[in-house]
Amino acid sequence: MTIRLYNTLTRAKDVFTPIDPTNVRMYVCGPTVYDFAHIGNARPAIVFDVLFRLLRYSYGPDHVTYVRNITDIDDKINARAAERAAKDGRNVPILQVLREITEATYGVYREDVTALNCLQPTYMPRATEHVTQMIAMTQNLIVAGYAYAAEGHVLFRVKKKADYGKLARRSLDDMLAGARIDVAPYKEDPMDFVLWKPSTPDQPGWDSPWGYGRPGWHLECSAMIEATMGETIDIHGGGIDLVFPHHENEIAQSEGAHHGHPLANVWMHNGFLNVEGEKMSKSLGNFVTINELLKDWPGEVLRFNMLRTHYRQPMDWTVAGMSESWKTLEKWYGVTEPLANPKVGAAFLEALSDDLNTPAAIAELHKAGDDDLAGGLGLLGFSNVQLNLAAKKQVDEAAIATAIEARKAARARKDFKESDRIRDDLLAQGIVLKDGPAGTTWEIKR
RNA sequence: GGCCACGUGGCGGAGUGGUGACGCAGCGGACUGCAAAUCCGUGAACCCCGGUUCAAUUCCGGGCGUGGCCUCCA
Repeated sequence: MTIRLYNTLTRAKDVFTPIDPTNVRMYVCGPTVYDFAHIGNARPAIVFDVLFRLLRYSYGPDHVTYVRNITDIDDKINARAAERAAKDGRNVPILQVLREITEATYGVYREDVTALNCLQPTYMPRATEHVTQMIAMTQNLIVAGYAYAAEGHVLFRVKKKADYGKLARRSLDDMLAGARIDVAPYKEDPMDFVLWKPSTPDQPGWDSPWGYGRPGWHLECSAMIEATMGETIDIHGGGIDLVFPHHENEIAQSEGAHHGHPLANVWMHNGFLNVEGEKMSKSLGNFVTINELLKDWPGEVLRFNMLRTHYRQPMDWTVAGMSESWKTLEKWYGVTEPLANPKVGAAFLEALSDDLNTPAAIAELHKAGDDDLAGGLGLLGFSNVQLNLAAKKQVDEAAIATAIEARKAARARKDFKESDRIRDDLLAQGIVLKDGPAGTTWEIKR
């Protein structure tokens, strides 16, 4: 099956041809671990997990390397670390405080994505563990003339990179025209960006040839890709907001350090997500964390809801949509359980291979027979586990079974008043009865 | 201000130069003691104005609207 992927670099859907089919390499920008992940963060996690699964299906599970990094060097994290250090009054190194914070936040993130049925990436490198590589790359860039040191900073010399702006399709002139930034005096050019910057003694930092400091944000991805997968990889993914400057700068750094060899052949970007028609923001009070959501909704419902919209399309997250998703999954799980002879249907696979067209793939599942349905759900990362299994554990199953038996007896003697009373009684407890040809089953009311 | 997306039936959401996906809701029917669940059937759309074309929702231009980036951001 030919896989076609939309490439931000070419602005076209291109046929995907891996550099090495026995080792397909993909990197996705992961979370900055300063706070709980929100619903928007779930989108790339889920979308690229589906791509990971498709690639594993196509090239073999052992022939795909998926790297999703952990950004644990960041000014917001630094601020929290400083806050906590001051509050605790403990005399511990600031890097240790930072690690405690990011470890806790990342732990929650891992639980979140596991609940969303995302496979674990092959590697999950942390920025703090690759500072040596970042320093080495910076030195290479200086030697090659792509970077210069000034006042404790190291800056990337944007003018030296003739094709700078090729991903975002912007010229330096365009960017300068719209620039609203204060230009630091030590910059040769206003668009030059930071590779290394100084830290004060109380801030997280590392010793370097340019003094005690820390790397700029973009550098970590370049260094960690090099460390885990080499100079050129097949696919680099992330949110569309990362196109500029983050990914543009990654390209500049990596190509500068690697004699112009491309960083990634295909650049993929997922669209943004709104909540109930509004931009998600803390001030609007509609900031939804994954963790919070998982208290009310099974992770698979969240996952399915996300895949009902094509990944490049802007999407609106709504409670109504979640309910619809739950309903569909419940129906499907009813027919695919037990999962008998799953197989992946041709039409389904074709839709999925067409730039991850999950809405079209899901439409095929609506038309498919049970085996194709089960196989398609499996490939999309649905486990065919009863959705309200967890909820069921919290109710008295024996009592419900007894009530169902009593109702059955009442119905047998045509005492419908009594049988309806039992049904209403259970409903009041949140239990919905379903009479089928094979008898009565029940589920938790939504 | 510069760059870039998007605008499809009541709702969600694919796609296509001509035969109008798919799901939810609605409506009709089957099933049921009655419901629910399930099954069968069914109506309904392509932001506005021009242009190209035998033919445009689909291509081109303009407008309006929404959103993103240009500064931390999935």
